[in-house]
Amino acid sequence: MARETHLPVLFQLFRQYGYDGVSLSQIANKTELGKASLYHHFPGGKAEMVTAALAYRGLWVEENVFLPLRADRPALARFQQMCDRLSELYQSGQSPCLLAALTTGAKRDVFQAQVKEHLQRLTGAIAEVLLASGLDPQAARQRAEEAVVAIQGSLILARGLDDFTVFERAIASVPERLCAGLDSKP
Amino acid sequence: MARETHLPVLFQLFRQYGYDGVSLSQIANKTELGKASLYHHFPGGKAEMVTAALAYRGLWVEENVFLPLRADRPALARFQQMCDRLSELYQSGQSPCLLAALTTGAKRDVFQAQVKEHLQRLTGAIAEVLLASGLDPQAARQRAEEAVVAIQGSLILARGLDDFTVFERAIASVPERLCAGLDSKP
DNA sequence: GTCTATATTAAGATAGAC
DNA sequence: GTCTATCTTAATATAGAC
Repeated sequence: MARETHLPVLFQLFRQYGYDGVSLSQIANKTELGKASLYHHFPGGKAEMVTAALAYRGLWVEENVFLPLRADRPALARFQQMCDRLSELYQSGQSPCLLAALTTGAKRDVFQAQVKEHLQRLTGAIAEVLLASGLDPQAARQRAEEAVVAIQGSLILARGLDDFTVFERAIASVPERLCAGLDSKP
Repeated sequence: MARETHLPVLFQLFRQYGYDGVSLSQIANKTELGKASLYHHFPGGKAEMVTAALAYRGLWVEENVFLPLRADRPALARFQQMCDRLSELYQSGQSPCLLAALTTGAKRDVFQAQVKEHLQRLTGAIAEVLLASGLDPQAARQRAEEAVVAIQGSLILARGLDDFTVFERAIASVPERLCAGLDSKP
């Protein structure tokens, strides 16, 4: 099996349990590979598997979130699509964010830079739409930040309360909050 | 040394690294105790240490957050005090939330109920103030939820972006958001 | 590309002396 | 209440055959 076949498995495992919460035996089970085979595909061990999972996520987000965000449509519609895709990514709040999972744990520093870049790309992509819609740079950045805060926070709370409607409510309010007071046709 | 002496250490360790990210050797180092001594104080091992850390946090929040929240003052002032204390708890965004840290990891299920209760107490305490200020139960609950979402989300984002001003901005906006459109003297 | 077998280290946990 | 010493298991990782 090719290396890419196993990326979804790695992604799911690490987002759910974090770096320290996943063992190689667990990965071997889920991928149906021996440990040695895992090291063939990922010579750098667990750390390289996480990096691969991050890259896999990055690609998915690029295609499914950033691309629609640059489409030639009203800002509100673009944000609605973004939220649809993010709901898919997070499975309506039932699956945690890999980025958030990697902000904790013993090896946090190893992934800090990668996590930061992913988060910056998301806030940046949102802010760009707002900028093109006439918002000044600071307000655009601030609003984008608030949207990401709402998404991340609702994921945490949904999980902690074991009530996924928290995420659904939060994500549903994001598009209109982002567009509040905007000229409707950018 | 008495058991309580070491609770702050446990609290700090687990909030920062999560359950799986902390080893007994690490705890032994930070507490300056041998492993065997740790088991004297916490016969249930690491899981019991986490429960003790949760209880320690619960007591702190009860005294420093919930008590002021029930004071005989305007709602806005009470929320401002709440946010001051939460800023203290999270060290202006530099220290993660123990509850959030425990929503991930291999042993998540073990602490699920405790985390849920802590989160419910917080949203409940906030909602009660809003209720007494004339908001209907559903709106009160919804606003309280949004406040906790903002706090948790900004903690994640601050850590991921390595920019603690994200938390400071978010927490600063919480009191007024909670009180928006309220009769000012409840 | 995958396997069995194994090396090595560290983990969580306990026994029993002081 | 704390220690040293030790047990047991599981972790990451590698060697080398197929």
